[in-house]
Amino acid sequence: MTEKHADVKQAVKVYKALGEPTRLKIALLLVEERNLCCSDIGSMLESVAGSTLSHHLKQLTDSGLLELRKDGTFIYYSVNRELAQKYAPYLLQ
Amino acid sequence: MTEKHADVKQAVKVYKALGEPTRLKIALLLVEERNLCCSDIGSMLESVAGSTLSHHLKQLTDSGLLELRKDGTFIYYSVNRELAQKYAPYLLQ
DNA sequence: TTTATATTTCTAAAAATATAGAAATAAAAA
DNA sequence: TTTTTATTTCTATATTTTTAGAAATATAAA
Repeated sequence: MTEKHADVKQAVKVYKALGEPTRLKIALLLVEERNLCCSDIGSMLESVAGSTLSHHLKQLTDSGLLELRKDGTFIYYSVNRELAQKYAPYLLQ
Repeated sequence: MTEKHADVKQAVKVYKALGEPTRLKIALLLVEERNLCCSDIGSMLESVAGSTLSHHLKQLTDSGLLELRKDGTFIYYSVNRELAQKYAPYLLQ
């Protein structure tokens, strides 16, 4: 563990966020299609309650991996590509 | 999610394995110093029971991220660099 | 202003994970 | 052969995470 890894805490957050099937799928969806809103994402997954989806999106956002843009009642999510490139460029392939 | 990501299940396993502080530290240690055995790793972390360490190493190994080589009673671990490169090249930096 | 839509927060339950002591296994050293 | 060392497996507990219904919030549309 070197000074190159001063950001181990963020790395743990990012990997924890990606280490769950629904959240990894969400991240992959958002790499393919930028600016999906919560309900768009919900309709692209099978049977996830809105409140559950909200928690997953929060965890991904808190890790820094997702960014959001509010527009009215809608919240559009997209992947922070710089962060993805740093920790999990696999997402971007 | 495209055919480029046919290996989503393995990705989840790898990211889940890395999404916990002790295991991420172990992975980083093993990138720096190849071929450490279980007890070497234990002495480089603060207060982890042998049985706990064993579980962490198993999870990392089951994900494919670590490889092992047995030598007598010792088991030497090292990072599968090809897999690390694919999913989390951050480890190798 | 009422209604509809999008999302979050609250609450609680179920499931999964992390942790470690004790016992078991297995190989080496005495 | 006995003892020591390295590691795993068993078992149990504590903690965290996942899940979702219900209520709350916030904005837009009627």
